[in-house]
Amino acid sequence: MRISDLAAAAGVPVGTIKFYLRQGLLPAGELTSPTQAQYDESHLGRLRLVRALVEVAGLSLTEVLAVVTVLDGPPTSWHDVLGAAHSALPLRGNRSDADAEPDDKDHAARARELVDGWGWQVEDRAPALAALDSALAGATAAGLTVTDRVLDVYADAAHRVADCDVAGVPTTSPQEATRYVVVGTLVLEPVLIALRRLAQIDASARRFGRAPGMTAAPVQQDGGRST
Amino acid sequence: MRISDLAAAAGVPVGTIKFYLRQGLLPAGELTSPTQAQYDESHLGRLRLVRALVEVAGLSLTEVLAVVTVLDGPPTSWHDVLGAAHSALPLRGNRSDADAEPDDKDHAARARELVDGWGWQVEDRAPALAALDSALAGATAAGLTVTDRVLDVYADAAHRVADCDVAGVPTTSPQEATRYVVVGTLVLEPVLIALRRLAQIDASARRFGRAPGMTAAPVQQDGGRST
DNA sequence: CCCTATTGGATAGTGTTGATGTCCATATTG
DNA sequence: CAATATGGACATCAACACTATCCAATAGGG
Repeated sequence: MRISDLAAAAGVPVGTIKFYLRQGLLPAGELTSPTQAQYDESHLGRLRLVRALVEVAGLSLTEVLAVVTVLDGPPTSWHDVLGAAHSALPLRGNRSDADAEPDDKDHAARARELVDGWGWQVEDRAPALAALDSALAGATAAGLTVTDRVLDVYADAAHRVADCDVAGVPTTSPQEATRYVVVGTLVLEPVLIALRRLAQIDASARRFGRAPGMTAAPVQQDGGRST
Repeated sequence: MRISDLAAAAGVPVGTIKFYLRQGLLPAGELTSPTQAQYDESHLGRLRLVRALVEVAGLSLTEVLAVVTVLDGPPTSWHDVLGAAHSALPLRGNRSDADAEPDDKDHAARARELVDGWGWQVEDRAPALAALDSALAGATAAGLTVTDRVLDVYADAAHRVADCDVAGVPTTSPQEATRYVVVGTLVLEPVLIALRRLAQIDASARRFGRAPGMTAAPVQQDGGRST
């Protein structure tokens, strides 16, 4: 399989593949001559994975690189498949500096308290804890009041999903398990988000007696600039 | 309140505020003289909302503009608050052209079938339906098999969340309801995602007997380029 | 009342990201 | 043997989200 075949099979321009090779997102093909390389199914799979992470999960190429680095990395022991997997997972809205404002105090502990309240076993260093904190802080800043009751519902739903996720982890090898967790966690996020929106429509229809019509014309999204 | 006060209050540079004003993300202040304008709490709230949508929900400024345009738009009638709200909501991984490959056939109908299978009342034109389709297609492309049983679990969880969302919609006015739905839908997405990750850690700990250690060093995310 | 700092407004420039375009010598292949 | 494709290097591009600079006018403290 030459580069053009690979490009055709994945529906990606050749130039983009060259670019990915340069960035280390795609392993080099096997050189059969100074100007000829062979690619196989593994390259195609990797390419499709990269595209899915970018297009579906919305990762930046830097984040994709981190993900594939872990997937290609040394075999992980069984006991920290999830730790290794989660170390590769980027999280949206995760400000490392977090503004450092003094009134962050009451938020800083909220995630920890909530998680403890649900009896979840989570380490302090888990990046998702910080992400939850900043997401809650952001929600408050946006003018939304998020009650503990609402969060209880969200947590319950999240745990049902997570149980399902964990139950589906393959037991064949740690590498395969890591790959499953990484890919499954990332690409099923948009699925969950889309389902929530659809369920909102249904819930609204049930509550207000009809499906909402898209009466309003979709908003123009042209950026509003003159250039 | 002058522009510098607004900037200080929101923790945003003055230049950025001027930029947002130009982009129409922030309404102009009341001019008290050719070179003086007054801003009030509503401007501060709007500014915080814009920042939260960008930083927490990860929207582009174009998407934020669409959102605030709907929020500022003409009052919506009660019966399609959700339609109006959802028309403003961007959705990740929503390719409008969708590659148009011939083997999309089996995916094209999957979302519809699933939703019908759950008995949800959802219009064909709902953007989230297309988003679900492309998310599922992307998951398949990434090499993940998503069974209907898994989706049933996700759908159940999503519906619990959505019921909670819809139950919390304020009944004071359609505008307020729209704002609640838009903001709540967007800024609680990262919360739900973070909770899923935390719940995965807990579920994994319960299944494998311990919390996963972050034994592996965090992956370098430097882009891997020379320059 | 005067002088400096700030303001609104306009325009131009910057850094990052994610590709594309072009060029070249070599290699394959019909 | 000649048209085409390839790998590799380098330059260029477009979108995005700011950031900087400039300006005349004005606010407002001494």
